[in-house]
Amino acid sequence: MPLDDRSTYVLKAIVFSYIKTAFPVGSQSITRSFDMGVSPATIRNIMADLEAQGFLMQPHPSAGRIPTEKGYRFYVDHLFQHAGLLNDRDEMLGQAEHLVQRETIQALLQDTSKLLSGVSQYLAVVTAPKFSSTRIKQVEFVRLRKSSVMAVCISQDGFIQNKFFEVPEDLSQKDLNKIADTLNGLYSGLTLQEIRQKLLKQMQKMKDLYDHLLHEVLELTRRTFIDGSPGGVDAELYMDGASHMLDLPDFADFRVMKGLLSAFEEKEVIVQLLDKYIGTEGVQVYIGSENPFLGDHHCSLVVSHYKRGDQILGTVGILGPTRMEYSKIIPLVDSTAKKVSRLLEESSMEEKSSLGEN
Amino acid sequence: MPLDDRSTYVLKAIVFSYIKTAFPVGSQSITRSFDMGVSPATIRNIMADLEAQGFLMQPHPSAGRIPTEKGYRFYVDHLFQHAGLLNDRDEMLGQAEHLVQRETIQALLQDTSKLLSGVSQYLAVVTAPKFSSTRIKQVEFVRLRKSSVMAVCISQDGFIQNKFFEVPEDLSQKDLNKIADTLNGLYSGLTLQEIRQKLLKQMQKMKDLYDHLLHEVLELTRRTFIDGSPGGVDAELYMDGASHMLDLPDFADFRVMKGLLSAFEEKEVIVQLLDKYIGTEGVQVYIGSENPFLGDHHCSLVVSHYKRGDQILGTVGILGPTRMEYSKIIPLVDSTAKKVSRLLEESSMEEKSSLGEN
DNA sequence: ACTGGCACTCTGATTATGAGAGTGCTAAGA
DNA sequence: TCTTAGCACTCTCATAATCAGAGTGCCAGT
Repeated sequence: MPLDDRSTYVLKAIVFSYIKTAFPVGSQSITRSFDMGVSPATIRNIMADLEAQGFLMQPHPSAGRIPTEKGYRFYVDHLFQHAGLLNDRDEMLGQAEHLVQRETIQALLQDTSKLLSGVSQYLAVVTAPKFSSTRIKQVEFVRLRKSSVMAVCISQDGFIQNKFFEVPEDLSQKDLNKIADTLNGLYSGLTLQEIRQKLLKQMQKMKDLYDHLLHEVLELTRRTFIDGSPGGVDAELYMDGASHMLDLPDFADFRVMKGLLSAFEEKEVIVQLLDKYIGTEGVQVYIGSENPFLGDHHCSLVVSHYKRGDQILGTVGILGPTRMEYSKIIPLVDSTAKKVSRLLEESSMEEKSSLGEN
Repeated sequence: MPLDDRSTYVLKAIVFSYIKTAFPVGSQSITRSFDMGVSPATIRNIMADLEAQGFLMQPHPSAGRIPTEKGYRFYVDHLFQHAGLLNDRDEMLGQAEHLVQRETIQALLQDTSKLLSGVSQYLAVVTAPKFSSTRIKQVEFVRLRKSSVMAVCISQDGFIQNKFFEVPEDLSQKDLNKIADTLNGLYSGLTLQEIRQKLLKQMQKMKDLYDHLLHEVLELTRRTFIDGSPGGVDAELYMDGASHMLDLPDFADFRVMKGLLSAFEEKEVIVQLLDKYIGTEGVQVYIGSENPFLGDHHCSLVVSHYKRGDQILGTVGILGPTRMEYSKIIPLVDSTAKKVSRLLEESSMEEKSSLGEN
């Protein structure tokens, strides 16, 4: 059964109030704060109903109500209906505009993470583009020592990755430069996918015909782009603001706090968490046990993606307690993701015009 | 007045016991644990003396004693005299041997930090070599866009840094390669200091004589090595194990914990702290308010340095509560620093033999 | 110089108490 | 039928009270 208008309002008022104060909300405090023209007793009846339907719960028999995860979910889903309950979100909306162009995408993402955590006072998480999904702009090889080579791969988004490998035969830096030159001519502008395909075809064709340089090019291409992921970890993660979490009453329990902090040190867990939801458009909100990790740590996650053109590159998000200020955070994450996308777009415009002039 | 033998023993026993249990130590518990052939009353007298001399204090009038910072200092300074009090350190000593050769010094240092924090259960801090003090092995330039260039600098220790800058005139990747080639011929194997000197001399000489390539070489050299520090931050920091600190009763106070965590997020504070004591040989221990930062956060710091030849490259250390297990941590930090130095030494041997064969 | 004994002090845990907040229920009113 | 006022009930949280335990300092005796 869908909720009638008044119940909806009461539920949202309770969630709103609990998010603000972290105290269980009683019937009286609602009539005081949201003058609805009804008495506390009426509110009590409504609250009893809402509890029966699983939107609210009581931490102990004679306390006020607090939202359940289902309650938060409803609140978030109907967030932008009663404008009166979220008049304070504008203050954050403009913050994303402070982001500016940087030399590399890594630097930009680091700024983004710092900004998000500073503004939100929660934990910010930002992932770098999966290297495998970006377009390669250029590769350079650097000879480290005998038969040990480093490849520096630069994507069109200004994403830089190093990869190390051994080569069977010793190559001088001159050789490497020549190889890089040829390689760039062949593969620049393609994605890993495309490179892989092209490479396979070319290797087929060249199998018998022996050309030393081309052989090396193909071999190093394979080493650089196909064998494993460049640099070991494919997805880098930027995280800031963990210390803010200590201020929240939600994590007053030491064990919870401890678990959370340990999890933050294992960045891979977080990367997995974020990767899981890549691919969907716009801002998304995951509340508590809608995801096992979040549930275990009494957390919620608000994420969006930044992209170039229509290709999703990475994730921008905020992780906070279930009792998070969704009404502020959702617009913040949204505007930030868009701003990052716009900056990337602009830098790639600049790129193109520069290529034109060249 | 110097302490007599028995007082010394009692003091060390108290520190030892307090480090183990975190409870104030009473006279009786000493006679029980360290059968010294005297009664608690005697111990009490000795303790009263030690307190008068500032080695001990009572958290409240009728509790046992806990060490003051002066007490810890004495304990650490005389740590290796009564072997009986530190029979348990061997278990950690071997751990540093698990470190192995990695492709870059960065990767090795990251391993080191993880190992230290894992073994010690405190916070590990490791700084990368100051780029300015290492020998340059090779530089490559990569054209990012019109008049925007990235320099990849590789030091002889396998330390890699990127630096970005604008150049007034557009240079193709071919130009850049040629420039890099010449530059490497001129400056490879020198430190920043040496490069700076050589560069100044050369610029003087070439002032009138106009050679385009050489001009570019000198200009890019200046940009790469002289203007500011490469990559912005000169000293990178690796830090692991912050969550372990939550387990310690020493940080049960929320404000202390919070302050500490915030400090950890501002890595620069920590870098400064570590840099301050660079230059001294061997393991060093800084206890509490011997340094303002440590004092503020009830912490101590055990550091040593790793080097190549006789040049100090960076710092390896452990930060923990003043009530830290010095007897285990000091040997651990010592052996780790030595192991890292050895690994670097070996890799530079390999280097040389490879150069010889080339 | 050391020790046993004793009075004294302070903490920390446990228990008791009471105000406050909130509920559910019932019965009366619109 | 929906709403409301009133009331008894329950539970928490803060404060106070009590008490065992641990430790000290000091004194007198060995």
